[in-house]
Amino acid sequence: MTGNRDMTAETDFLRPLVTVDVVILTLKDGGLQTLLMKRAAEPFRGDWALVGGYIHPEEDDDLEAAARRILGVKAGIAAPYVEQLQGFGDRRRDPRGWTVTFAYVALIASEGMMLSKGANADSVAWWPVAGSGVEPALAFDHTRILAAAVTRIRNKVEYTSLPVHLMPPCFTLTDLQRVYEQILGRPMDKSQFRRRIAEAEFLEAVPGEFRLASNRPAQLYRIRAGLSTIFFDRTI
Amino acid sequence: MTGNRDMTAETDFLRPLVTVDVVILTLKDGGLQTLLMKRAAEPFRGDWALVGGYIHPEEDDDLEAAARRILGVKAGIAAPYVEQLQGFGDRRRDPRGWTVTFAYVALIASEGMMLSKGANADSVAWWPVAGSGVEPALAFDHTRILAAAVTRIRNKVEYTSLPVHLMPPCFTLTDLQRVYEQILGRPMDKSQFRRRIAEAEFLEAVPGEFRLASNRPAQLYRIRAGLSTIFFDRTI
DNA sequence: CCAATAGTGTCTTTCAGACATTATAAC
DNA sequence: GTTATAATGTCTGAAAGACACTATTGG
Repeated sequence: MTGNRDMTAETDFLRPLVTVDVVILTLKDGGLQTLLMKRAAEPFRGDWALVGGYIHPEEDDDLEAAARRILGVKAGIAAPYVEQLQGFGDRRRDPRGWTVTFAYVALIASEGMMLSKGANADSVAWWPVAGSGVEPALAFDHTRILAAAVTRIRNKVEYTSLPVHLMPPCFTLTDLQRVYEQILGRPMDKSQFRRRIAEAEFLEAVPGEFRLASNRPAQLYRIRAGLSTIFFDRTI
Repeated sequence: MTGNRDMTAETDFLRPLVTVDVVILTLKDGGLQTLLMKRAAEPFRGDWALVGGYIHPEEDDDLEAAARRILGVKAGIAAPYVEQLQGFGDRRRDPRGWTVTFAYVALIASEGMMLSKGANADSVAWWPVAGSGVEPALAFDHTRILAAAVTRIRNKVEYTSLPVHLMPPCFTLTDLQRVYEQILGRPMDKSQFRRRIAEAEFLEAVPGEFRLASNRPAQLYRIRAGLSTIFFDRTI
């Protein structure tokens, strides 16, 4: 943004191509899954890629708005939780030359997610995340971006309340513990887990709401209004 | 990066302007200071701004390379530690319209830093950071970027070895503790501090090197070769 | 009654925090 | 010897981890 030269003079032909790519994550079938699209155009036609697009200066107020619009238009998803991951830019990620992208991560609850109906329905699919990637090779440098996203989320789950964004509106404490365990890949102590959640005070019991089964009924909880992600003092 | 439309068709006039801005931080006179440049061109001519510039696709291999080149050319600094902070982009940060920037943070040791000699020497200055900003109003949204950088670094100091990048090549453990204390703004227990540093195993004693004074000599330490920033198990 | 899961209590070990003590230089 | 800071040791209270126990439903 600084510099002595005139802006337009230097940038008319050096301006790199700018995109926004979104790593969409959910918890399905006991593990993390990510939403990918099959590319219809060159380059990398036919390859799987992150959901992405261009900034629309007339419509988008800022980068996050662009990410949310792309999420809605291309994947039919309105994600409550979107966070910027990292910028990527070099001369090799796109065969056409120097490009940059702003990578975002979106977390959505596995229930109530709608894939875009219509034209490109068969070119959109959920892929299970194994390790920090998916089975198919991805277009551009999307393998690297996906890996960075999965690593970031796994790390953050250790010390934040981030998994609540993967939950339906109401859930039991045991449900939440299962989600933590699935992402972290290790069992957790029930008593300790509940102590932490209670201390953090980011959930509230839904009065009179219980999940019934052939055992003691479980209290349902929801996120306290107006709260964003909580950072625990230490680890969960 | 995805999308069905042809790339050039959509982007010829929508391509936003891309810059790289670097928040340069050091520890001077007992506190954080940041390097700012006085703008010579419109917009915001005469205002203080972060050190920044455009990507040079022919020279720069990737975004970080661009940040390092800008650091060298505009501020005469070769910073060993550079990390990407965050991308910023909206239609209001630049009066000329939608622009994006990749913000980086560079940490440098207070000793051995050289300001660029010559033409723009009087337009470059160190400013003390008070709270999470500096005294003058900055160009563009640089006040916000600087605040984000300071917050990020302060937080990371709590649980990483990041302050070693603010140290000269050799230093005593007491020196390092002073740096932590200055950034965090609170005193720390010597015994505990040394336990943490020893556990993390990212420093090594320089054999036979001591700082002499009218007291017991202090062992000098350096960063162990090949190590990047260490994350402590908990807090420092 | 039993089976199954929800939810809480208790004990032990570990470790952070506070503080004390010893070490080694200059003078 | 004194002074000043380096470096290490010790004690205590709080919290993490492991585990046991009680609660409440359906069948």
